[in-house]
Amino acid sequence: MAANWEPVKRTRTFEDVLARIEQRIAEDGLKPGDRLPGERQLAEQLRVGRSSVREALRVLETLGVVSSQAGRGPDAGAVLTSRPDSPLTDLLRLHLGLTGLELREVIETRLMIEQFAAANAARRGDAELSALDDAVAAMERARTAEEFVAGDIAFHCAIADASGNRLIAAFMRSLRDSARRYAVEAVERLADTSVLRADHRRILAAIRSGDPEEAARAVADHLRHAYPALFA
Amino acid sequence: MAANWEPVKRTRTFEDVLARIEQRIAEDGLKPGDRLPGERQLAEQLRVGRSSVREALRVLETLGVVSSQAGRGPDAGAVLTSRPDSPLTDLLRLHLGLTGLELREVIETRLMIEQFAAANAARRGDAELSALDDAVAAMERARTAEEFVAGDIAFHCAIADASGNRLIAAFMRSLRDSARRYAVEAVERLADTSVLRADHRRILAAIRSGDPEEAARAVADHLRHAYPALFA
DNA sequence: GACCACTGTATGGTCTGACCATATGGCAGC
DNA sequence: GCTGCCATATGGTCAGACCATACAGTGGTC
Repeated sequence: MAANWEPVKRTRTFEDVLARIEQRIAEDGLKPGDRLPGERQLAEQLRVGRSSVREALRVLETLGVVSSQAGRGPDAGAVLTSRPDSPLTDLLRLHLGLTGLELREVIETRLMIEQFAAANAARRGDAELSALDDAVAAMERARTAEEFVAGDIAFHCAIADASGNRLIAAFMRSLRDSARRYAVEAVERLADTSVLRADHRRILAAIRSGDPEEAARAVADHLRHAYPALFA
Repeated sequence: MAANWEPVKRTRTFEDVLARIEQRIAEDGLKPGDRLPGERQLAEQLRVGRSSVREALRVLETLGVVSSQAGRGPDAGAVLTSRPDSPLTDLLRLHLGLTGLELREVIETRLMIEQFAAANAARRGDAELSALDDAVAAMERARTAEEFVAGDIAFHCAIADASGNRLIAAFMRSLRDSARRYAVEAVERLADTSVLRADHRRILAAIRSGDPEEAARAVADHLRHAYPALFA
């Protein structure tokens, strides 16, 4: 009876194209900014229709690998993207919007990541901290909750960068970007932001003095101050 | 001169289609398993070409929102997907493959997540731990590195589930799935896996007895044993 | 020689219509 | 009632056409 013969590999051609393009990127060692061949040329080389190429490129664009631009010249065509973390942001936004994630889960995640990042930044010592100073200054200048949150995100992302772990930094950036709205609401709920600003200075001081435990504690207190309702 | 007339909203029609479909999903309260109209019907309703609809669906598929199936009957067409975390896996795989992420960064991230998850699982107490027992049993039965890693992933993902944070659990699952290859290599490098198995029992015991600190320590030791080269 | 306007062209974006592959639903024949 | 075939709906693919855009080259003007 030949019980389970074979899953009968149902592979759509645009998936093949996708694989070939990925392979080509890897083999040729293409870097961000480099261009892929045009859609028509790719279609001809791979012996497929242009629509299949386009669908593959659309997937790569969704994944943040390439970015398409019409017209002529060096910036036209499918160009390798430098920042592959905006798709992560889209994905998290979808998670937040469609799967009924609770605020508690998001903040818990932030707490986890930021404690790790701050502690590691403090431990490394050799990190570049000028971005942190800039962000603190931006928050001092902020006149709206939006502006304050923008500075806040820059501050915490700079810490993540300083942690020396790019994966965690990427996740951090995407998480903050996709949950920006909640942060703005939280800031608007607070009477004033002086506590938060003091927290930032404390975190920065702990990182500067190379004290991981104090940095982690300061981050935890900071989130407690920003979301008091969650820590009843 | 009409200085800055208008940014001339450069919006590609498939992006409009995308927005309309998302809107429709939200408005109609469509749930996983529900079907979208067919491509031709959507194209007619939105007054666009079928290719634009297809590109929008491709994006939604990449984002894990829908899944397309040919043929006739209730399962055909674009069906809302239930588990939107395989795209996260794709994304992380790309990050791992294309951005030159170091193993150190991946393992550091695992350490961060798993310590958090294990500690929280221990703290909650009310968690469902039978999945952990199953995974431990599967690892005892494992005869190849592949099988062992499969059980290992199940074990650690079950801990993440038991932590009560779905965002962290989703991230954990995607991270492990996308980095499965590295785990298999690591297990193959080890002479035997008895140390790892003992670690698992220790972690499980710590969670059962509700000891967060011990659980976190056990996880840290476990990763040290699995990747000794990274903790020189 | 320097500058500027026009035009040619390469490129992505879209539409149309056709055809293929597949899986279901239903009908005809047994 | 069962079996087997066929109509049909659906996604998958292709080819060709046309549009919008933006650069590159050309030639004219000063």
